[in-house]
Order: sequence, then structure tokens, then C-alpha cells
Amino acid sequence: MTVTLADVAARAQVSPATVSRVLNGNYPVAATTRDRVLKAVDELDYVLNGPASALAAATSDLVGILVNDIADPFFGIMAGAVQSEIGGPGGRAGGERLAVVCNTGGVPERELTYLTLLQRQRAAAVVLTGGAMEYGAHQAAVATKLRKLVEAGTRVVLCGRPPAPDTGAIALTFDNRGGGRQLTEHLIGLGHRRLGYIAGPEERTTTRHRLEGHRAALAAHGIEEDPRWSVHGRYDRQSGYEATLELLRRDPELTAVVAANDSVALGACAALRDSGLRIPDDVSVAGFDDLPFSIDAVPALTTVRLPLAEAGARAGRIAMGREDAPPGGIATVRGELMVRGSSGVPRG
Amino acid sequence: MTVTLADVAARAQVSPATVSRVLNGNYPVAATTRDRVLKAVDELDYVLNGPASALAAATSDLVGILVNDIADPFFGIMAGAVQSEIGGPGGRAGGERLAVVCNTGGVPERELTYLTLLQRQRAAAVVLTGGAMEYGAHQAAVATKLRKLVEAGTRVVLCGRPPAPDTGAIALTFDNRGGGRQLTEHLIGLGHRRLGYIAGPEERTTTRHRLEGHRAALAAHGIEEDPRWSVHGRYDRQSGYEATLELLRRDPELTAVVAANDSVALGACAALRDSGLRIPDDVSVAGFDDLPFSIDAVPALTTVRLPLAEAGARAGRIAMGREDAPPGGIATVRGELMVRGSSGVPRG
DNA sequence: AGCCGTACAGCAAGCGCTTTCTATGTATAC
DNA sequence: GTATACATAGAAAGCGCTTGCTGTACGGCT
Repeated sequence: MTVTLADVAARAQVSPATVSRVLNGNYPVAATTRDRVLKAVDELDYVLNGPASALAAATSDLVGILVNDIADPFFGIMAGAVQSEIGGPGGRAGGERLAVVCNTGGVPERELTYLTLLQRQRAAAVVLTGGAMEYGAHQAAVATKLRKLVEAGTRVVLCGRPPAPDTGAIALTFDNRGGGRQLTEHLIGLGHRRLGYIAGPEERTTTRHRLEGHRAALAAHGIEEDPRWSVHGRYDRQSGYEATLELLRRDPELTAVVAANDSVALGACAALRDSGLRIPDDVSVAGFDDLPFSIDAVPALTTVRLPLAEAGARAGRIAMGREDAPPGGIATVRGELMVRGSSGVPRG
Repeated sequence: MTVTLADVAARAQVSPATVSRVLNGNYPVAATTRDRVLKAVDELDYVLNGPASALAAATSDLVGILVNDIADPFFGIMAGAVQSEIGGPGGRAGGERLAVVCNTGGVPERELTYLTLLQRQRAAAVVLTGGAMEYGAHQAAVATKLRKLVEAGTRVVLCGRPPAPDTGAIALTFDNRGGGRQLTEHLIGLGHRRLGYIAGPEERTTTRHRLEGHRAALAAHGIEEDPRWSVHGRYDRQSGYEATLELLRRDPELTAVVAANDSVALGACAALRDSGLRIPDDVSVAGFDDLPFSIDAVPALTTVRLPLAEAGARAGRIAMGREDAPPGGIATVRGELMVRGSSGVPRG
């Protein structure tokens, strides 16, 4: 049926071992022999059997990238950067690796299942991007799984995710808390005292940390937070729209709205506009992440830029063993406050 | 070292064959035996060896999804939809499949290499999303590869991509030409006679078809196109910004700018605004795709909505054999004109 | 001339699983 | 009580590749 190594060997009049060595280039083969083999490969249109090769060599060229939402550029940008470093086709690394992006959709079970699937495939490395889900049992299960993967020789890198202690996983963590704090301090500095906050989904580290940063800023400036000022939602535009309406209903005196991320902020802008409020004259808005479209909002969004591409690339290099892990296996990646038109001094 | 099937068998006091059968559930096994096996699996924390299994069974649970740019929501949305239907973890389908998203970055060689890699892994199905690259030799090479894949039993589905004749691949094609034409006719209907066009990268079917649609509309209304009115660029915002500046330089009298996609249109809006022009009062702008952020532009973008998620889901179902292929193996997916604030009657 | 190091090539033993075929025990039928 | 079917478990032969080890031939060395 399909062409096998043996067929190629027969055609080139050599042993299967030699063909394998030519293909892998990890053992000296005389030039003339090599040419003969290559010619046979070409003529027969031979394609290596991946599973067989992986089985025999006890290694695989799969690298897994887990993302919460592949349709969200936040993850897309990171995944793309990781992938570009993985070497994949076109990358500079030697071995060709198949970078596979797995979409968990923010469902805990899926995250776990994908990890098992990757473990099954004996993946060479796994990169987990974005915030972690904080459900007690789930977190522990993931940690256990990560430890197993590491023990089995898979390199595990967390990108934009808090460290997973005692698992052997390398972490490149985003300073969401610091970023959240900076953002709110910027608004407070402008004179805002009544700030609404649209948080992301609960039970997510990213959500929690950004919110904690926000509250730390309020506390540091002696502003007591009114419980009506914060709502939870999803990380998308519509959620931002609805949450803003709700916030406005609860307290029409708000002078600023801080959103969990840029998409949410865009939704907030739309809601404010539809409510007849001007940005930033009536209400200031701030986002988080600085995704490409944020600068195109009108007015452009004040936000915290996270170096997604850089972090992803670094995670990729570490996963490939092409860059050393940071000391202690943990590095913190800071965001940069981008002050733009959507934030201004409060009215009145 | 690692736990194998044999270890589980030993622990459960059964033969490896039985363990395999319990795990695959494709052969009768007495309930008591099954429980014993499952218990052993659990206690030993056994994880099936994917490659070995794939080798022995001569099948794999990998499904490949090729995208041009994973950081672009256009692809992210389709990929996510495909994946959700693939069954992956959480999907409804039976077997758990590993949906792997491969990012070609619009590089022809990478596309080919990824296809080979997937062929190597004996992928169960492959979905190619988005426009095809039109370089003579490359196209032929891809067609050959696709045919080989189909022959080897891999289901190949093209989503948002023109059909690949004689390959056995199923195609769900976007009517880019029709969409482009509708859009331009809308503008012509408003009274525009001098329309700039920012096309995508050359040698791409999507680019070509949208442009052809645009030109067909012009021709149908007896408008002769000035060669200065169109430029090629990338499918991103910055490209749209620069191209718009260039267009304005070439002909300041333009009253409308049609962009290759929404990101480009956003860049165009920014450029117009920075040039002191109002939208749509001075210049109308139109995009293509209707990505989620397009409605948030100010004014909201007039564009052509492509049912990305629906098409992706359908492609996924077809790839899984859960839905019949369209008659003839080809289906055309139409876009819907979304008229919004960014287009209006020309000035003067 | 004899010895040894080097450069290649082949043999053959698996890698860990699936699956066909066979064996065994038990239930059903006559 | 013997024959027949059925349900279940095991033995074993691969799946297609990699790689440690074992030749073999050749050139250079003393």
C-alpha cells in the first residue's frame, strides 16, 4: 500500500537502517549512498511514518500551545509568536516541529483533556498561555499533570500565567496586578474618585490580579470602594456593553470606567456613547492589553500594553531549549501604561 | 520507566489484549474484568502511548487546521469554530481528537511543509482556511499534496478557499467576488464615482476575487477605473493607514475608500482622520469580513459580513464525517452587506 | 609487512500498542 | 449427556521505524 522505509531501502539497494540514517542525518553516510537514497525517496514519493518514528525513537516533534480562546487576538498573538519560535516549518531551529494550538475555550475539563492528549502524544513541549482557572480541584489536577509532563521530559512553559509551584514548569508571568494598579492610579491622578470596574470572569487569575491592582490603587489613595462599582462579565465586547449599562444604572455619577481588557473597554465605549455620554469629557475609559485595534477606537484607548509577542517568542524559545529559563524558573513581565485619548480629567 | 499497557495488564491480572480492549471499548469485556482494568489504570496513572497506538491501529486522532495568520481574528474565529466541531475534548463527537492549528504565516513553503507534517502524522482530516496563494508551482504542489492526502484516507476540507479541482477536497468557498461587488455597488449607489481601493497582498485568491468584484461593479456602472486608485498592501491596519495616505496623495478627490478587509479599513479611517477628513462626510470607508470590532469603529464600519463561525463549524462537521459534503463537493458561502455609518453620500 | 584506527553499512532487537485467530468455559438445545 | 452456540480471554504476529552492536574494507602507521 503506502511506501515504507523498506521499499525505499530496496530501491536504493541499501538497508533500512541506512535510509533511516540518511533521513535523520545523525550518522555518517557516504555521499554517493546518500544520493542514491534521496533519489529513491524522491522517486517513490516516500513520506516518513510519524507515529512509527515517534514510537521507535521515543520522542515526538509535537509542541502543544494551550489557549483559552483562539478567536481572541490576545491569545492569537501569543500563540503566533510561540509558534514562530518553535521552529515549525520556516523557523530557524533544526528539527521540524509541529506546533499545535489547542483551544480550551476556558473550560477546565478541556484544559485537562488536552494536556492528557499531549501527554499521550509524548509532546516535546507544552506552552500554556493566559490566565489560569482557579477552581480548587482543577488547579491541583493541572499542577499534577504538569508535574507528570515535566517528569516525562516534556518542557512546560507558562506564558502570561502565574507560576505553578513544584511542577518544574517555567513561568513567564504578566504583572497584571501592577498594571491594574498603574492604570487606576493614572485615573486617580487625573482627579477621578468614582471609578467603575468591569472585571473578567470570576475564578480566573487574570481577572483577580487586575482587580486586586485596581483596589490596591484605590486603597493607596484612601478611596473607599463602593460595592456597586464593580461587576463581573466575560472578556468580550458585548459583556463590556452590558456591564457598563449596569454600572451606569447603579451609579450615574461615575466619572471613569476601567475594563478588564480592551474588548470590554470597547463595549463600554459603545454603551457610554449610546447613553449620550462623551468620552472622556463625561466618562473616562481604560482598557488592558493594548491589542492592535485599541489605538483605532475613537478616542484611542488608554490601556496597559502587554508585550504579548515578545513574551510568546521568549516562551517559545525556552520551550525549544534555545534560551535559558529565567533564574528560579520565574520571570515577571511588566506592562506599560499607554495614556491616550479615552482618559481625561473628570467633569465638573 | 513509564507505565505501559503491559504493566496495567499485569496489575489487573489480565492480558495486554484485554486492557487494550477495555480502553478502546470496541470488544466485549466482562464488567468485572473491565472494572479491574480501569482500577489498575487509575492506580498506575497510566496514559496510553499515542504513537504506538497510532502505529498499530494505522489511524490517528489528529486533525489539522491550516491558517494564514493565527493572530488575525478572521482565522481565529474560523479555527475556533472548526475545532469546536472536531469534537476535541468537550465536543460531542465520540473519539477524542486533537485539533491542531498550524500557522502558515502566508508563506507558501510553510503551507506545504505543514501538509507534509500532517501527512506524516497520518492526520484524520485537514481543514485549510482562508485564501489560497497563487504561485503557479506552489498551487500545483499543494494540489498534488491534497490529492495524496485524500488518497491516503485523510478528509480534506477547504473553508473560505476556492475549490481545488481533481483533488477530492471538499470546498466551502466564500463569495468574495460577489461581496466585493455588492459593497462597491452600494457606494456607487450613494453617488460615489471616485473610489480608491486598498487590496490585500498579491498572489492571493481572496485579494484577487474581492478586487475583481469591485471592478465588476465599476464596469457595470460605466465607471472607468483610474490606475492610481488602487494599491496593494498587507491585511493589517498599518498597511491600510499607509495605503490611504498614498491614495490621498495620488488623488485627493477620492470620495470613498474600499479596503481589503476590516483591519485595513480601520487603518484607513485613522489615516483619513489624521489627514483632517471626516468619515463619511468627506470620505466614505468600507471594509470586508465584519469582524467583531468593526461595529465599534466610529463611525461603525460598512462592510460585508462573512459567516466565519458558521462556515468553520460546517467545515469541521464535514471533516468529521458528521455532515454530508455539498453536492459536487463545492458550496458557495455568500456574504451579507452591512451598511453602517462609515459610508454616506459623497461631499459636494 | 603487520597492526590498528576510521569510515561505512547491515543485522536484528525492540518501541508499545492493536487485532486476528485460537482456546476455554458456560449456557442452550436436542 | 452430548453437541452447538455464545461470550470472553489470551497468544502472538505484526505496525514501520530507530539504534546498539557487529562486521568489513581501506588507509596510515610503526
